[in-house]
Amino acid sequence: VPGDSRDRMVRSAASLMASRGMTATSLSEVLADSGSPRGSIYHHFPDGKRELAKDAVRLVAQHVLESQRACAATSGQEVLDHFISLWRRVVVASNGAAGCAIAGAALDCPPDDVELIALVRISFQSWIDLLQEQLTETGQPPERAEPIAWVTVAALEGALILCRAQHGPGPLDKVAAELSRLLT
Amino acid sequence: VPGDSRDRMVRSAASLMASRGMTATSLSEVLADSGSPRGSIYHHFPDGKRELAKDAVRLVAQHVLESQRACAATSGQEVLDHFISLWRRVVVASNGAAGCAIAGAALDCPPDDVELIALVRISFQSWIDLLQEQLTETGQPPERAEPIAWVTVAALEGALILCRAQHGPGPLDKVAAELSRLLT
Amino acid sequence: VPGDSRDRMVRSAASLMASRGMTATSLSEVLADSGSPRGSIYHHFPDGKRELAKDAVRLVAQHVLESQRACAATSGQEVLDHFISLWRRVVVASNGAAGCAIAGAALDCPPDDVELIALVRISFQSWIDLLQEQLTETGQPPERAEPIAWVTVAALEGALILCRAQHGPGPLDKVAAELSRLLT
Amino acid sequence: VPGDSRDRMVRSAASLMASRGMTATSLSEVLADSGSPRGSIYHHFPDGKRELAKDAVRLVAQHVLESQRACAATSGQEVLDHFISLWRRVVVASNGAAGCAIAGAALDCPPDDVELIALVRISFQSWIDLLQEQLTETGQPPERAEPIAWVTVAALEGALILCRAQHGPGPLDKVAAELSRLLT
DNA sequence: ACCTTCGGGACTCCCCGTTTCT
DNA sequence: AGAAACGGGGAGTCCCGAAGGT
Repeated sequence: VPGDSRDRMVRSAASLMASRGMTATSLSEVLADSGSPRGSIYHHFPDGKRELAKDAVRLVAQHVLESQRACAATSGQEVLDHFISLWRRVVVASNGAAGCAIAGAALDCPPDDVELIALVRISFQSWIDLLQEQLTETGQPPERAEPIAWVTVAALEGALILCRAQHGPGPLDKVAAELSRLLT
Repeated sequence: VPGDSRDRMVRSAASLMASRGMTATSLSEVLADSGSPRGSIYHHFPDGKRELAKDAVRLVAQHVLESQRACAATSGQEVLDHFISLWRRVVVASNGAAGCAIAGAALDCPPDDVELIALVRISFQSWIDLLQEQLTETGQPPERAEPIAWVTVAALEGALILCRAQHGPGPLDKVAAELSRLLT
Repeated sequence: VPGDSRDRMVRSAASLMASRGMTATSLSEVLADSGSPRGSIYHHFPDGKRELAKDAVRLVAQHVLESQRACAATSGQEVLDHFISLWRRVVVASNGAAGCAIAGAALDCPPDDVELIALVRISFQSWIDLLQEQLTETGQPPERAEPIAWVTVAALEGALILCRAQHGPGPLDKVAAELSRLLT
Repeated sequence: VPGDSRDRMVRSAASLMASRGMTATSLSEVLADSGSPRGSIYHHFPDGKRELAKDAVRLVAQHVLESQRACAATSGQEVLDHFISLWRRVVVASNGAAGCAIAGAALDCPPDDVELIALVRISFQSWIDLLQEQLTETGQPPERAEPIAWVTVAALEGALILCRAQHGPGPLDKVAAELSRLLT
């Protein structure tokens, strides 16, 4: 299938970046993991690792957005539950090792790579916007929906880091329980 | 002063790790930043980069702990405020570029480095324990203090990541406001 | 026009080889300079870069040969003048940057590429033969024509190198003046 | 012996550049030829290949200069003979394969590397200056010494190229014979 | 005995010349 | 004819032992 090889590389990159961060993810690992030949990277990603990383960020952002958008929640609680459980599965499946590739990109992106950091920003923002919208639609007061969405994303990302240290989803569950208290 | 050069290296490492993550922080940068000669690293840190990174984590953990311990808060609000403002200064001073070196270590620490990840765990735990204690002392119900402490640390770490993307302390402020609502 | 694209590639290759040598001239540059699509290389030059380089050498050798043959010189002086001025134009137009593509091929041709080095040899030889012939026809003693032809080509090629370093045609002019003294 | 390894690398680089040109000389070859480990290059030549190439040029320039300076010539003929025979040995020993490393550098030095091209210029100039001086001292008219020196260096460099194509010193000998005719 | 220059490989990313299949 | 894919090196540099200088 044409174009499949490129997708496999992006998926591998996203997966590895979620576990090791961006810098620690070498192209060799991506190549090995995706079973791609060495020269393909320059072919598919003329700008090299940067381009691959950006595509990985885009992939994750899009994936989460679609997953969350597909949830037919009828209450604020369900909105948050769906968002958290999406990540919980990742954490459980990897014993906490896997986190968020976007955080990985944000953390060790060189300060001068403005494009990447901008992409990280709009990715997070897109999640926040969606959560805010869904919270409003399910009955949260409009002025409450936005801050709740922000703290949800923040607490989630932080919890993923704590889960790495704990080798398990404990912190995520604790956070989820508290977030619920913010709902009206 | 003997030992001074070693300290400078640890401080440089902590600072750089907060901005770039652990893997992206090369020993050369640490050396350049701290003005140390190349060979000194093996002398002061026989175990190499690993040992340096661990010491940097310890330094940050200790520094935050002491700062927070020094706060004579009389309410849960003040406890949280003190903790957040401690980080807010870092964010503001660096336009969001600097975050938490421990998160940097957690994010791209190799999965097999159990010592480092353990150190990260107990560092976070020490903060949580202190916050829980301070929250209890300032009037929070005992069963509420622990989850609030957890979500505080999680939301803080997540907010630091969002602040990197936003080049400013906005996310941290939004998070702080919401955390207050969890207090009784 | 069929064959036009192929010619453009050979011309680009010759031009680039004159400025950078053979190894430093990448196919990508040739492609970019000639505006050819990437895949065309192997269609037009089944043997790849080697074949392209050889054609570039042939092109230059032929071009010089024809130019020099077209000169209706009536004295040895005019023969040499015509030959030198042919190169002088190239040097002046490029501020010394452009030299001789054949020298570029000779210099960094791999020792095992016997075909290329043979081509270089017969190319130089063809110039020497022509000069010798023209010198004889314009009155030089037969036994003098051959060595003068040799030293003329040698001094020219050397002067082109010196011109690169000087960013101008100065060395070429100095050499031209001395060569005249060899004539009877 | 300290510093010996660095010298060996420069010597290897000079030798390889004389045979293949600069671009075609890979650091790996230099490393293999000199028996040095890969990491040494960064240690001895912080600026990488450029610095190594420049040192190689300097080495050759210096070596020729000293050799020529050591000749106690009593006639212009002897001056030229000494200079030519210096190169003739190199050509014969390598069957024409080895030429002049400085020409190799000049030929495929990137147009933007001003330092290297400047070094090439002053290297050639230093030879020319010395030849001019020796020619004057051995009785050539002062106004003749300079142009003869120029054409000598040019013809030598060109002859080295022709020798590569001929796999032998023939062209060099032809050139040497003609150069003698320029002497008074 | 401190420490620091030097030497040693193992990667990193990049990009090149090539081939294959459409 | 041309787009996609393929490996192999290219330079760079990173982190680390070991032998020398003070």
